[in-house]
Parts: sequence; C-alpha cells; structure tokens
Amino acid sequence: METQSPLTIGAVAKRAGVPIDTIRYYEREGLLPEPLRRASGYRSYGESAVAQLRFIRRAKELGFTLEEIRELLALSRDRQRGVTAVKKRAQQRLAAIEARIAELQRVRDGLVELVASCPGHGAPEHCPILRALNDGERP
Amino acid sequence: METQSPLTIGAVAKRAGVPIDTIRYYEREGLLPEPLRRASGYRSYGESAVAQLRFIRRAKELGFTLEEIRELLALSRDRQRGVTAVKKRAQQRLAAIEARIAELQRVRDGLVELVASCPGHGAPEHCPILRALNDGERP
DNA sequence: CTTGACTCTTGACCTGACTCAAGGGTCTAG
DNA sequence: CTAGACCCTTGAGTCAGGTCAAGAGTCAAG
Repeated sequence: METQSPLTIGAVAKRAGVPIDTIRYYEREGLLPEPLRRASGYRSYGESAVAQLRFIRRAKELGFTLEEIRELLALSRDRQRGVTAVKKRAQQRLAAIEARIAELQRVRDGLVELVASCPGHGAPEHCPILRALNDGERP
Repeated sequence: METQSPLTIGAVAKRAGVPIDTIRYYEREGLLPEPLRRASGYRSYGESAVAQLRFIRRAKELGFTLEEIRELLALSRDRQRGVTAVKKRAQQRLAAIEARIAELQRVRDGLVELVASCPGHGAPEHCPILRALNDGERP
C-alpha cells in the first residue's frame, strides 16, 4: 500500500470513466462524500473516490437506481445490519429484474405471433398487426 | 352499424381508459387528429377516436414509443407501402425487445451469483456483493 | 509571464410522457 | 335559475439522471 497522492476531479473522472459533471452531480445528490479542498477551492480526492465511483457504475449496470445505490452505500458502512440488508436489497433487485424479464417475454410472444401472422403485403384492413392493435375497430 | 352520437372528451377518456389530459396531449403531439368542435368550443369525437386511443394504448403496451406509434398510425393510412412497413417496424421492435431481454438476463445471472455467494452476515469487507461492487477496492 | 488546460459556482436545459394549476366558459339536472 | 360537473386554453411542473453554459479563478509548462 503506497501513499495515495491527491487527485483532481478530472483525474478521478478519467480513472473511473465518468464525466466530471456527473461526479459533481453525485456529490450534490449525496452519493459521494464531500471531498477535501485545496486552498484554491479545487476538490482533492483519494483513490477511494475512484473506487466508490466504480461501485456506483457497477450497481447502475445491475439496474439499481441512484436512490437504491445511495442506500447500498449507507448499508455498506453499517457494520451491524449492513450485510444482511445488502443481501436483501440484492434479492429484491433480482426479483424485480425477473419480473421485468417475464413481462418483456409476454410482450415478445405477442409480437412474435403478430409478425408471424402478417403476410407483409395487402390492404391495411387485412394486416393482422394493425387489426390487433385496433382490436376490431376500424379508424 | 348505427349512427355514432358525438362524444365529449370525458366520454372518450372513460371509454378508452385514458386521462383527459393525455388525450389533449396526444392531439398536440399529432397522435390524434384534431376533432370537430361544438359551437361552444368543446371537442366532439366519434367512436373512431376511442379506437385510435386503444390502438395507442396497445402499441404502448408492446413497448412502442409515442414517436414510433405516430409513425405506425401514418403507415396504417398508407395503402401502398403501409403493411410492409408496419411489419418491418414490428420486427424491429421485436429485435429490440429480445436484445433487452438478453441484457436483463445477463444482469440477472450476475445478481443470482452474487446473492448465492453471500452468507448474509459478517463484516461488510467479507460480503461478496459489496466486494464485487467495489471490485477489490475498499472505500 | 503567458498561454492553454483545468476547475469553480450557479443555474438553466434536456428527454419522454405526461400531469396539474389558474382562470375562465358551458352544460344539465332539479 | 342555479349548483355542480364538465370543458376550454396557456403555461408550468414532474420524474431521473444527467448535461451544458457563462463567467471567473487556478495551475503547470515553456
């Protein structure tokens, strides 16, 4: 473990793969702690800020909202109930994703059927896609 | 087929299961034709408006955006290329949905693995969920 | 010292699909 | 005729998650 030299916001942004404005936005939104400041007012970060931003990025990829991520970060600092609660949140997220997948599969099946039943030519009135959307009513 | 008595916007809203404000919004956005007006300025609709709103509702359930629905409605009025183009759009929508499902399944698999590997207790540093999110970095 | 890259704050703007408020006119049952 | 439900327009606000611009100050290389 070496001493970590302080980083500017630009350096953090580059390392974490996140735009500068987004970092300041996360700070405003309470997802990142307020960093130290140089005499000039420049933000001064350590490596942990980069780690935290990567945490946020990964959690976003897993479909967590910023609100949920804020909570995960808080939980990860709670030595008592942290792990239990984090696991529970992950399970909830998993259930939500599985529900979303099931919903999309229903939609997909509906579309597959429609596409299969449409010859792709002829009058609009005979197009099963348009008929299904209109459900027996002609505009 | 009986004569259709004119409907107020409220009656149309009730029949189509859509809020009044949304109907006016769709009109502004070009998804619904401008209706006739009574002398008082009240909008006066026929049954076709209800049908068109149901069309929009179904298409939205299939994941089409309002922009895409606007196009579908235009295509459904085109007797030449209408059906072919509509089928093509439906196929594109299908492909997009399948891509989204695949993406969500990747995410799901990632979460399943994390949840399975977490004992649900112990120190945050040993929680595989937090560790995976942090990816080897401690905040 | 200068130049150009970087950073600061405040506050406005963006997307998509609505949703609501204010201030007014209209319609209909009793 | 009146009360209450309905309708009109315009314009603003909502949500999430940023993104950008203006105007000013700072830092590092040459």
